[in-house]
Formats: sequence, C-alpha cells, structure tokens
Amino acid sequence: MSENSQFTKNSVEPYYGYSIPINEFFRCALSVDCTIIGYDKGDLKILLIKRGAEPFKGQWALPGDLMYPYENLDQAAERVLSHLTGLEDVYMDQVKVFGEVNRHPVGRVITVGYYSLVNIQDYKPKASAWAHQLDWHLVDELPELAFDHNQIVTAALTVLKERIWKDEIGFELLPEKFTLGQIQALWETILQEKFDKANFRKKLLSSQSLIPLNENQQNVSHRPAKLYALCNKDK
Amino acid sequence: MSENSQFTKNSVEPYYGYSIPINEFFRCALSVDCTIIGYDKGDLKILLIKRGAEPFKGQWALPGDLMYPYENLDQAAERVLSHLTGLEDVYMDQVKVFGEVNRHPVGRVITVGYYSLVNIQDYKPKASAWAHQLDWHLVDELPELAFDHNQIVTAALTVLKERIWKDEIGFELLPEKFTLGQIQALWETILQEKFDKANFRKKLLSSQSLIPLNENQQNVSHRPAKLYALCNKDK
DNA sequence: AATACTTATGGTATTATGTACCATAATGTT
DNA sequence: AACATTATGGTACATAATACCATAAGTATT
Repeated sequence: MSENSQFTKNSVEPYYGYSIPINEFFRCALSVDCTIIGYDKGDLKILLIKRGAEPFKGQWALPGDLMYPYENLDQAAERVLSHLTGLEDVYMDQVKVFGEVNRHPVGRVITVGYYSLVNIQDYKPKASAWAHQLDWHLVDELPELAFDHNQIVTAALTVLKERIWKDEIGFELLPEKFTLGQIQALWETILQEKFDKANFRKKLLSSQSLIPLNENQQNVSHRPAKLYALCNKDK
Repeated sequence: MSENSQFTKNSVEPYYGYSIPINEFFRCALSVDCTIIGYDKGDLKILLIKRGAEPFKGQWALPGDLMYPYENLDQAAERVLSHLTGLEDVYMDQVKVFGEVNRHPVGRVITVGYYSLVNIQDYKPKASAWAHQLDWHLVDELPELAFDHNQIVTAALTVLKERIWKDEIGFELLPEKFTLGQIQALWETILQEKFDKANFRKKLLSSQSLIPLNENQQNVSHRPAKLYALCNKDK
C-alpha cells in the first residue's frame, strides 16, 4: 500500500480545497488497545502490561499495538490477544475509537478500543521476556493507566454491561461446563446487582440458550448443581 | 504534530521487534463518513453526495472527509455535517470503525462511521458548487454507494434502532412541537413495526420526557392533537 | 343542521412478565 | 442422625405489555 502513496489532491475528493498538502493527512498511525477481561474466584480482572519504554515507561497500560499496513483492524486486535495470551477464537468486539489530537505524545495515533472475554483458566502466559511485565488486575483496583487507557476500560465495561442480557455473553469467562449458580455470580459481579436465585434460573433457562448436561457438580459440600453448556449461538 | 515525527523504535513500545521501519506505521489517514438521517412526510431519508472525482467518480456516497492533523475525530464529523447542511449542535454519535486494508483504493484510509439525526425542514443546502451534487435518498431505495458506504449505512440504522427506546431519540427528526401521532409514525418507520396507538401514548408519556403544551394541531380535517415538546435531556 | 368520517384520547380487561418468597431435595459435615 | 448449605420446583403477588372499546373533537358531505 505504501508504494502507491502518491496522492493527488483530486484523488480523494474533498468538498473544498484542502489548506494543507494532501500528504499531511497520511501521517496517522492506528493502534488497538484491548481490555482483556477474565474472571477468577468471583472477581473480574483485567490483563495489564507494564510499559518498558517511554512514554509512560514503568506505568501499567492496556495491551495494544500499532496496526501493520497489511493488517485489518480486527486482525491487529486478535494478534495482540493471541500473542499475549496464546488464545485464539476468543469473544472480541470493538468498543469505541479514541481520536483526541494529543492522546499520544509521540504522534497522531488513533486507537480503537476492543474488549474480549477469556477464560482465565485457559490462559497460559507466554514464556517470554514480557511475561514478568504482565499481570491480572482487579477491575475495582486498577492503577492509573498510561494514555487514555482508563477511559477505554470504562467504555469497555459499559459496553459489556449493555450487551450482557441482550446477547447473553459472559459464558466465555467460565469453564465449558458450568452451573447456573456460577453464571449468576458472574453476572452479579459484572452488573453489580443481586438477583433472586430461583427467578434468575427461570429467566435464563427460558431463553433456550443452555444445554442441560447429564452431569453434576463434584466435591461440593452441599447438594451438587446440574452442569450446563452453552448452546451454539445460532441467532 | 508532523514536526516531531521522528519516531524511534523504542518510542512506541512494541511487544517485540517490528519487522518494518516504524515510519511505515504512520502512513494512514483517518476519515469520517456521516449517515445523515432526515424524515420527510413519513419517509426516512439519507443525505448523499455524488462524487466528482476518482475513485468512484459519479457514484453516490456518504458525505465524509479526511480528518485534519489538528482535528479531533468528532470535530471532523461536525465539520462535515455543518458544511453540508449548515446545521450545528445536531445529534451525532459514533457508529463503528471500518478498517479493512483495501477499503480505499488510493491508500490506507480508516474511516469512522457517524450518524446524525436532523430536521429536514431546518436543512438549507449550502449554496455552493456542491449543492447540485447533494440529495436526499429514501432509505429503502439507496443506490449502490462508493467504498463500503452501504455497510456504514446499515450499521448506522442498526445502532439507531437499538438506541431508540433506550435513549428516546428520534425527536431530532421532527419539528420542535409535535404530536404523539407524529412520533409514533416516525418510530414505526424507523423500527419497521406497528404499535397500538393508545398503548404507545401511555408508554411514552409515562417516561416523563415530553412536555405537554397548551397548543393544538392546526388545519387538520379531524380532531386536532395536542402538541408536545421534548424535555431537556437531564438523565 | 344533521350526518358521516377521521383521528385523538381516556379507560378497562386480559395476558405476559417480573418479583418475593416458601418448600423440598440432595449432598457433605459434625 | 441431625445439621448446614446450596439446588430446584413451585406459588402468590405486583407490575408491565397488549388488545380492545368508548367517547371527544374536529372537518367534510349531504
């Protein structure tokens, strides 16, 4: 793409004459920043990296990277995620674009916020020089992050809350087989709201998106719950 | 910003060594494309321009423009809108980013889709060389648009539908004083769904977001309806 | 002037959905 | 065996959604 970057003014069809040379428009970089959400023993956590270089050296930040010229945006986000967590085919979606002029100190970098839901058990940190700079942080106790990353996290969590009932997401954070109690605890954590247990069951089961398995919970000191699996998302 | 574009590899903190020079990342342009929605005699319409230059010369397209180096994304979108319609302070929001590698034939242009709701009566096309290339098109009869603009329109309409009940938007498409019948007809057009008149009234009035005025419809050949105005959005 | 026609508006009955709460079941622990 | 704990099924009640009817208030027609 960079080979044919010989733009002429007319080739991009402005409404009126541009006041600066057309090449000046082609000086932006795109980045993706991923809010990677996990769930561990009742707590929501987010995967952060510690920056090893300026700007914001030593500060915690969302994992992210510049988009390569040959990459689609979604591919860049998947690359960041799989490189950091070793996970593929993970639930992932756009949150919002952050395009403030001065959001990045070294140049015009526009970032696209993504969020993804991962099962923290499946996650195996890549054995690399970066591993020691990676850590899960409690959502409620996030440090001050580099750039506008706190804003991105907030936006991601808002989107998650909005979508949870409508799209019935969140199961990605749980093991493949789970109990109704586990989903309820998870949704209560995400939405910061308590539900009546019996009613929650009814509502969720009536949606037909869960498959009851012929298996029960093991090694619990009370009546074991039936295990369920998620239906293939068809709608 | 373009003055200090002397990036070193470390200044952007990659997870691992980049396989291309850092400057290659800073060759993108950002654009905004606006789905400007209006409502005219029961029909939803979208403002399109006819492209006067390659690529896609002669084809209809969403109004949009490149983002200037000194502009925030939202500012660019507002600029496009006000330049084309003369309107300011209009309802406007991000829809989605479109970042496919080859979406723009002349270079790497990532576009941010916006949508806005305007009162088509207030709209006065700017008297300019561009005026004759501007036109409102019925949503149901859109031509094939340049680039991926049909996708953007579809995404914008989807977002509008999702938000209409939750955020009670759409009034922006109507005159300042309107009847309940008018809102209902509008929402029915947008959502492609019929509602019971009496129930729709109750539901909408119970939300407390409308102010009943001491005025009635004029010059209608039936019982005139009471006029309402929109409450200051406080929540 | 009376009648027909059209849309607005208020109301009620019915149905569906959401909520509170209780009873019993099934397991491990003491 | 009694108890603690969570699961699960069920019922009673409250609230919201829906269907539908009756009347009101205008214009147009006869």
